[in-house]
Amino acid sequence: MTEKDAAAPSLPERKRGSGVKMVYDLLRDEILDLKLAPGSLVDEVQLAERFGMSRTPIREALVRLSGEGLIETLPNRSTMVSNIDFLNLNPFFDAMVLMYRVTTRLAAQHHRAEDLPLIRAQHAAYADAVARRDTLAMIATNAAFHSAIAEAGRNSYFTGLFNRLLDEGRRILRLYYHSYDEQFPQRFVDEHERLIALIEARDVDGADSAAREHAEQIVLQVQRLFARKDPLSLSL
Amino acid sequence: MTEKDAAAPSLPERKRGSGVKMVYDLLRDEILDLKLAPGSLVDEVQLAERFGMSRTPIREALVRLSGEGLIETLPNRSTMVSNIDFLNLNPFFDAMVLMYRVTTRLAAQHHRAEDLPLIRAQHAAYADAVARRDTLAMIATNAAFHSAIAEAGRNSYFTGLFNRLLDEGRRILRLYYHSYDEQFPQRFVDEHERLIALIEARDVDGADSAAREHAEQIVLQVQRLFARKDPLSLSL
DNA sequence: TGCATATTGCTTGTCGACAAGAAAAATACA
DNA sequence: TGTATTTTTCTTGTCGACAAGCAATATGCA
Repeated sequence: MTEKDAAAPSLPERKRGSGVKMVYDLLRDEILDLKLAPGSLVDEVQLAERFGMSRTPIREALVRLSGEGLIETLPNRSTMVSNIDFLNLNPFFDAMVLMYRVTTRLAAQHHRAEDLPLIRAQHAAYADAVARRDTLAMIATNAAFHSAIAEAGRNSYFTGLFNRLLDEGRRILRLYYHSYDEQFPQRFVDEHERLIALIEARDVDGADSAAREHAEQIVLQVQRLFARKDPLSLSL
Repeated sequence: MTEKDAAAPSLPERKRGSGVKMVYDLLRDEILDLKLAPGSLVDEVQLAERFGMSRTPIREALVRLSGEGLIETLPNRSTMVSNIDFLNLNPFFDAMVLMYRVTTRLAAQHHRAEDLPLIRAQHAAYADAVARRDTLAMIATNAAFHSAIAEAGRNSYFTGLFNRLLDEGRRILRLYYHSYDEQFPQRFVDEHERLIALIEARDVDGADSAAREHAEQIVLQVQRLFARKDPLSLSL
């Protein structure tokens, strides 16, 4: 009784069409921050009660999430948060490094004047998170920083894949820092500054190789955690 | 009256959960084959009547398609088949060429014995379509051929993006061959054979550069077509 | 006790109906 | 006649209810 009253008493009315987005955003964040454990079950009725709406908008949000691979649905049975495939991290790393390179390279090539302030803002937010040693904020702002660079590259196909990879990376990093309780090195802040400088100077190849080093550095750190079999490289 | 009776009299009962997939698959094919014109409106009620089911499964299929960018939905208004952005084809071409390269390269690296027969089968289907001068079949089997190669590369992130690009490519090629009524050159069949040989020989760099030439060749052909149209619409 | 079958419970899949929002059409007014 | 306003229409967004499928439990029987 108290539950239902406390659930959504302040927002008895919401705008038409906003329900789906609200559920989608919140669920997405909870999944990426590992507040919802991979493999944990998701119940439509429970969510409907929690958000004070019917199952229909919940369902639509779940279908959306399932389309992005964040949840999996067993037909006629249950729905669960997607597991992280720790045994097959190599394809993830390969894709990550390549997208780091391509998006940064394209940013150096195609960025406009108005893009740099946005990138710098994300960089500042990241540096601030590092200074505050706020792990969750570090993970989120790091992803936002690289996403901003990718936007400046103006290739929606690459930004689409890259954002998906960054999402999955959030889950992995969250696990990484949860178990080891380290901070992102200050070194990454410097590397980010270097990336910005190369982009601004429109040094395409320089931005490419700097991004590559940066990405491989991160991958190496995570790899050190999850032992890996064979290294591989892609020449562009 | 006749409509409703003729719509689905033979299938009064369908399995639970199959409705969404049926609508999704069929709508997707119709969009990719341009049977549904880009920009054309999609009405939920109409579809519900056409398939003899309620709006709910239709809606889910539409949400899925929207997640893949094949349809766009105007809030509270209408739903329409996504337009092809002819003015911004370059990002598409860039992504296409890179994915051609990466997937072929990875296939040369990671393919297993059982992959080659599947690739050869798609190649044969494509060669057959070329021989029969069946344009629609050429477009579809060409995409299936490269998708099979990508599968052998075993990187789901790349295959995911690549398949999306191939889908969009189907729409563009469909338009290309519809307006000019040409056939794929026999040359492509030979190039496909060369790709297979390089993959089988595990010649990673060879496969990479062959895929690059192959992709750039196709891009060039399509670009030559649209280059003539663009100058007129510069002002917009 | 051990196994096959029926029952129950829980979750998802589908339905029909109603309300909201926006465009188009109709009306009123200057 | 032209513009502002209202009404209508059309489509989507949300709801509550019911049915189907599956798993677990309970029951029957040797």
